[in-house]
Amino acid sequence: MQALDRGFYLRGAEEVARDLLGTYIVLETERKTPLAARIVETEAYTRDDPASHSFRGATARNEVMFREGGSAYVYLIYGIYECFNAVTGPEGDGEAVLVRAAEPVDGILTIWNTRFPGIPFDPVRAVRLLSGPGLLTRGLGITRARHNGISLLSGELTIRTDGPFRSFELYAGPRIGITKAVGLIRRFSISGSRAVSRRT
DNA sequence: CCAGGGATCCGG
DNA sequence: CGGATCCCTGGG
Repeated sequence: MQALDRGFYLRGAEEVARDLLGTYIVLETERKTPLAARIVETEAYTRDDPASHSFRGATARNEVMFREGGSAYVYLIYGIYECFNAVTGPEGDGEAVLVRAAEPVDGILTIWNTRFPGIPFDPVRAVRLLSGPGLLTRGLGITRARHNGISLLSGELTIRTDGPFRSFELYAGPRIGITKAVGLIRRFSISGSRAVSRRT
């Protein structure tokens, strides 16, 4: 599989959010087995969007959002959970796509055993191991300390595709968990996927 | 339903 | 500085 290139990310967040569906997050660390998960749910955040971290300009936390598209933006939410975003657009735009849910593809057993040590593997429950932004980062081991600001084009954390084909129906609806700009339709998912996050 | 959890940001 | 808020989750 081919890593998505710079050009893929140098577009608006809404377009990138849709096109990330069906692509694969791949983590390759030297110590662990490779992990891969198919993205099934995303949300777009732009500079002119009151719900976006970038809305009030660059700060120490969101500085990565203003970089050239293709970096990982990882932040802490509610004191516990990390959220993984792909930065989009040219430098200075302050746009990103939140990856809300993915379906495990490679290293499923590793993810399961990390999350539920000692509990026998259950393939039905395993589909939903990464079904939420906090679950996704926890399951894949994506952290702010290690991954915030790194490139998604090559290296330990990449997003890859096996072809430009979209073989699913696209769902578009309002985003989850926000209190501002609630009317905007900026959440996208693969219709019918069992791995999308719960609340809608 | 609701509380935990800690960083962040804004106003004073 | 204080305190409100936050792109969430799991357990009642």
